[in-house]
Amino acid sequence: MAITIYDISQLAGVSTATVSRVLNGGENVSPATCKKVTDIIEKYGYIPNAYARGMGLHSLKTIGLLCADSSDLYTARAVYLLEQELQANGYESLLCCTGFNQDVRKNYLHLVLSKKVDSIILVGSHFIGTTELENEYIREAADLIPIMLLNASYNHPNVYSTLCDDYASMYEAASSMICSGIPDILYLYNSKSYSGLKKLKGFQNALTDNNIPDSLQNILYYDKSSCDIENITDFIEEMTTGRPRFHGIIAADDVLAVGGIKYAQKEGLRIPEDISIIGYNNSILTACCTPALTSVDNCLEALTHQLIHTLLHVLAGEQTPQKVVFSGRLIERDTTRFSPSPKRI
Amino acid sequence: MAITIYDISQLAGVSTATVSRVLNGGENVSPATCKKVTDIIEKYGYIPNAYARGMGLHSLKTIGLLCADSSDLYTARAVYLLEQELQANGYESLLCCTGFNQDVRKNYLHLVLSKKVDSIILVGSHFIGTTELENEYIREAADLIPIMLLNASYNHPNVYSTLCDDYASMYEAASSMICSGIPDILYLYNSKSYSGLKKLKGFQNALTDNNIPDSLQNILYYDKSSCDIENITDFIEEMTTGRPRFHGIIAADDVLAVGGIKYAQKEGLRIPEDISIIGYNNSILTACCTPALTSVDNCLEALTHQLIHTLLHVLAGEQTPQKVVFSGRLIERDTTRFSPSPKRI
DNA sequence: TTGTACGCGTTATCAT
DNA sequence: ATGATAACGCGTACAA
Repeated sequence: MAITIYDISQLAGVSTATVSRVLNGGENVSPATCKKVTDIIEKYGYIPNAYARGMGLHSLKTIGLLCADSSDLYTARAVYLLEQELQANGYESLLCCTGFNQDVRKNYLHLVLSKKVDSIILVGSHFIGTTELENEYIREAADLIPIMLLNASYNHPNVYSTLCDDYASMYEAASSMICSGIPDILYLYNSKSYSGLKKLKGFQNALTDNNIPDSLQNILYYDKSSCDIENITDFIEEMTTGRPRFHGIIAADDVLAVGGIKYAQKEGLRIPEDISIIGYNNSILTACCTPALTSVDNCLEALTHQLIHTLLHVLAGEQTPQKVVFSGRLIERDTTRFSPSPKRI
Repeated sequence: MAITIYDISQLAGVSTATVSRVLNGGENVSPATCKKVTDIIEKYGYIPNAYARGMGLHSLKTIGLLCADSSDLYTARAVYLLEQELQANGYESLLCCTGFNQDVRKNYLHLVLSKKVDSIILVGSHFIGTTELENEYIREAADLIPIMLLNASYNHPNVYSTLCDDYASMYEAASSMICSGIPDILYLYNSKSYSGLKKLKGFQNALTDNNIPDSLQNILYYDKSSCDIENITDFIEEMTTGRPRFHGIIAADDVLAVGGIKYAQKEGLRIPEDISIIGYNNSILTACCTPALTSVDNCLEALTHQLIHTLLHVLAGEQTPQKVVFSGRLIERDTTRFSPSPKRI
């Protein structure tokens, strides 16, 4: 059996209350008593039971971190940054990888709620569905504790959204490519989440606003989890053979874009002379591939920082905006050549 | 205030004991009562308090997951796989990213222990120091709960090690390169952890066993966190200019190896004709770079699976081996050309 | 400065 | 099948 505060109090010849005081900062305890108790605690390696502690208290200083797949490059970085920020502010993180099934999610949300977390951060926009019914579990959770959305948006009391304007970013990326004289662009995406659809819309609107004929629309949805780059390359090849050649690829994720690079190389196309490629997320992959990948930076660090900032305010009962939107920006590398002289169509 | 089991019992007109029974499987409760209680629970969205629950119980079904940096490609994957395996077995994960400071670690270990986790998994070999004093905190923790080591080894009661034989893997990788006719190899590493030193030793022994003269020894320690590939490239360039040319690079991590690829390309060297390159971890990066990177697969999936398997046995009080060692293997891709006809030196 | 006693929400043991 | 009640370990009024 583990050692308890009662054992310590006995050994030190004081009451449990005194031990408790020592444990919580040692206010109103004589230095002598404090030292005596501290020594005993040290000697017996006593560790207070956080659960008993949490019973009476209102906060356990723990935040639930829910994501679909923490091994995804973008998510992994987000989780890391969030955990670090939380840690720096005295909070612990309860990580749950829910996968993409909505029912599984609901269960996990309950599990996390039962642990009396102070808040839950949902990483990624997969968590928001398109119907009100799908989002019921979020509304329910929000009745109990603040729900923080990273890169998603949902309008409801006690739900706070921090996101990057993926629509605008993608619109800008596509416009840049079009303006550089490339109207025939292949768009690759693998997620129909809130953010995934925003990006798609941004791409499509850039085409229409630049008067690109529908016949040049070339949009490919890659259904599988985007881990295996060879599969992506094969997929592009399979879906585009026999169809008109395109001179640009824009992908909703860097991994897909790298698949595009590999495809181009397989086809013997020069990058960026014969084909331009843009990725999304500005991940480490952009520096790994050759040529280095132009990509949209969605300022993850700023997002996570702001999210925790908001969260701390909310937990402190202070007034905070419900929705904070950042702007992404295109980081030009070697798979495109837009600047310094963007050519008109 | 959150709704409690007491509120439910009042509303249902039964005792808390009955509600508790319904909550825990509904054994020895009449169907009618069971339904009545269940309905009330549903209606009011009651969620049991895991902390109060944990007070009486011995297990909270939570495992502490400690790593240095969960955004590291290898670690992220390990964390994901572990979390999934745990989840599948009814356990939750408490994630802590401790960084590399030993003191910070000690604190976090305490924090996690106070949450009454059933076990702690230490991801990566950074957690094991070279002196007995450094490892004291691990021995102390092991007195309370089983400590699981992923890719590290430490001989102590209640500490279980699951690892890949990095020494042998690296020895094999280096030998392959030497046997293919490349004796002048640059070795890149960025971690002096248990596993990091094993790899280094494997490399060095491969050299001596193959009678490579000391003058060809070329070992570079990259001190920074290996995130930025350009920095790595610059570092290699800086450290090797003016020194004799080498025809092979072996890196202790894929990221470093990609830095090597970029370096070679910058120098105008053909891969693998002019220079061969081998990475380590067989991560997604191997497929992103051009040419695709030959890398050592340290069978992370098998490791995590085995670790959880062992853990479940330990928690069930069954007999289990204290140390399980897997073998890695070299996955040949396009940055080397060893097979089918390995040339002799 | 220190100690006593109660409450936190749940489970388990005993009755009934 | 169900209810009453004692733990579980800690924080904290309140008292001394």
